Amino acid sequence: MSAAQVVTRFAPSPTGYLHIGGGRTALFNWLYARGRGGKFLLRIEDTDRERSTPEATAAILKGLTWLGLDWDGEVVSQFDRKDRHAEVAHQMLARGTAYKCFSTPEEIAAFRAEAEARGSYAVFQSPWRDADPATFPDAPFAIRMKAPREGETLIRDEVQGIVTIKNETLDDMIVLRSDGTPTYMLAVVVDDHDMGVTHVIRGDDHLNNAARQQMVYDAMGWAVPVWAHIPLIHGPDGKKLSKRHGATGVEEYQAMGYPAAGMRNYLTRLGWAHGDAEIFSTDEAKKMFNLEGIGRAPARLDFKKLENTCGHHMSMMPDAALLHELERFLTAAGRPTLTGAQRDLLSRALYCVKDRAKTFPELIEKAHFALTSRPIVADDASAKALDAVSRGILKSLTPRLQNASWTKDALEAILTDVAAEHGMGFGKLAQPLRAALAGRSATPSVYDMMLVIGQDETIARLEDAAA
RNA sequence: GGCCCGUUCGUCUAUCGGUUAGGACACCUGGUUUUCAACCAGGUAAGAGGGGUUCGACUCCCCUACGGGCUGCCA
Repeated sequence: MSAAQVVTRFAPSPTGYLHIGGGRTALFNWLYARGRGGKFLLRIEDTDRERSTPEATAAILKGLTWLGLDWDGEVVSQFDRKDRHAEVAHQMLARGTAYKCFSTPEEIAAFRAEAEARGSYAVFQSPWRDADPATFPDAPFAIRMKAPREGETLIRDEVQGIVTIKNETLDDMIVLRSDGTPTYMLAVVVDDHDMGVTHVIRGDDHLNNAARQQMVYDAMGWAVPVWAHIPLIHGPDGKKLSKRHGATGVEEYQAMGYPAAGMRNYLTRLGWAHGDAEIFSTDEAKKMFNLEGIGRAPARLDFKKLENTCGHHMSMMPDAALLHELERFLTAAGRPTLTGAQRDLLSRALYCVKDRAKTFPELIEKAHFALTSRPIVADDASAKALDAVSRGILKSLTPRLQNASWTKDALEAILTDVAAEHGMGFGKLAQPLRAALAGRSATPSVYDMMLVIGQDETIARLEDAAA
């Protein structure tokens, strides 16, 4: 690995499904690395044993996989590295950049309660910071970082610019708990360093943390990575995205039937721009994506635009890939899978339905004529078109179809002819045909439907409807 | 409370001191049409408020308002 190689990572906590915001963070990291021949690593921050679950880890991996974000190497478990974290904490102790703190959680809580009662909000300053080791009690201790108390720490952030934080506002954070386990602030730095992470792209809720983490890098003499703190995603009302906004997990978007490519495109454009580029492939996104294009303000989720973007990708997708993803959608959504016959017919029908759909449920609805089988049950809207007059016309149509050559031109000639004979426009004839062939009022072109299902099936369906 | 970040059409955004402030989604009007989707033409719509700096500010600085984040022996 060359020193110049870009290494990014996504480091979620396994406490639930993959949040849509986390999905976008992962996407940004992935695009940045993949567009530069770099590596994209995955680390599960499972040091909080109370809240971490294997199910959540599995859900996150599943969400990333659906989004098409592949990672390099093995997934790193932060918890598995706890010995290494403790080792670094003790190195800091040896270097004098950290110290043993014997203050108990109760004492600290009391200090905070008292400060709050006074209306002040001073940070906790451990009395053990400069204590004489001879006075150390025989008791459990936490290891605290000896953070500078004066001056300021500068974060050079690719998105936020230069952020200055006064050191006096930061306390001596604990790096190793009194039970010997590492805290997040220590673990994240040690892991990022050991994994060779060069660019930390994450939510801006970590912006303040970056200052404290940078102190750890400095304390260990390690190179500080490039920081890029991106704004969070908000709900349509501008408030922090929460359950009451509806879908917050990427798995929910899969179940709603959005194609992953469209999801990637939409998420890439959410909070990032490159001139007027709107619709682009993932390969194009990899080439274009950069840190300069990331906005500083939180972006709101807009389902209308998501759908529009997905519609473009739906029609751009090759049939084979579309069919494959459709089947995965059916499984994810808990819908019945396709029979062999349905799959054959659907793959023949895709060319005339994929331009008309934005999501998989829409695609399925538009392709209903190919997925259903006789007898065709007309829904309420289309049934209205099957009145006595229409049925008579359909009846008179079938003999002429018996002898037709089954091409679009020939069918068009016959149908326009029949419409003319009855003194009606073709549109008037198309509605009962839709009802007979698909049982729906919104369908692909009647010619396309006839070509897809074939001559025998077409005639059979018309005879059923005319009966 | 303190500290940090943010604020351009309804939404996503372009603009990196000089533009009739551009594009996309959505919406409205007209056209096309075989329903839906799409497509074509056009339209409505924005620099939070107030001070500066400057010949000139959306752009730089300050204040206010609003939104968000951090302020844990959570991550």
